[in-house]
Amino acid sequence: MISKRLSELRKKKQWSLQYIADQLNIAKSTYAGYESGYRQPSLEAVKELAVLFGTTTDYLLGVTDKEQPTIELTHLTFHMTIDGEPVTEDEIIQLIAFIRTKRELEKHKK
Amino acid sequence: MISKRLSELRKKKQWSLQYIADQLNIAKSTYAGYESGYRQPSLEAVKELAVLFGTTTDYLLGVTDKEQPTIELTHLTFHMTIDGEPVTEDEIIQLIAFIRTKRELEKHKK
DNA sequence: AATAAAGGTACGCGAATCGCGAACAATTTT
DNA sequence: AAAATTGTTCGCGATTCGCGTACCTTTATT
Repeated sequence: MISKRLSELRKKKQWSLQYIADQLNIAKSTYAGYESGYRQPSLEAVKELAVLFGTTTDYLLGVTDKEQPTIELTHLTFHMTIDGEPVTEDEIIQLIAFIRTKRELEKHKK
Repeated sequence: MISKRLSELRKKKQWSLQYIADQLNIAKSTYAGYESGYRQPSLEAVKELAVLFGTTTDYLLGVTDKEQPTIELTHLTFHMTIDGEPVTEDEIIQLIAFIRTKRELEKHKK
């Protein structure tokens, strides 16, 4: 599973084996082994690959099929930052109102 | 890192080593090795452990340190919805501007 | 077109580490 | 206090890791 995911992601980004190997400081053949299924990456490598590809280890490992987590803002079940500064709950409520209003206006425009 | 997480989660749930070993069909000593750091679980085992504990592999592996993930909005590395409707990239840019402006105003109030 | 450079694939080798069983200590249950 | 359960550690054989190397294919340069 992880080999398939790695292969797909790398091709989508149009990265070479060598580039990824350099990023993780491993041999090209080592990374190639991950994609071919000939080898399994270490847990540390899995972590680094998830960060490099901008995805989650859950996706790489096949726990989930979603490359990027989808978050429903109104559920408030996570922490968020902008410019490194935590977004307060009040601010999130304002954000939601902002978007709702904007959408409402868009609707009437048509 | 994973050893710490496994140990914490198991104790919180008050499960025995044997119980988890049985669930994953591995030897007690094998799982014990995961917690002590003497061994590293296979990728498959990590997946199963995440499901068993009702958490994510990202949490087990320490990609995310908080139970609730923190997301930096300006990185645009995830999908977001409000009222089930996808928030577009443009909207996110507007949200960021909105909060930045609001913060700027707050600053001058003092 | 010929050559060089870069990208991709396959495999042998030594080293690292896996999973298991066993032995034993610590704790809980009866 | 004896028995049962739980937790810890370690040696062993087997697996598999990561690297280097060799080789083929594709792309870039002249």
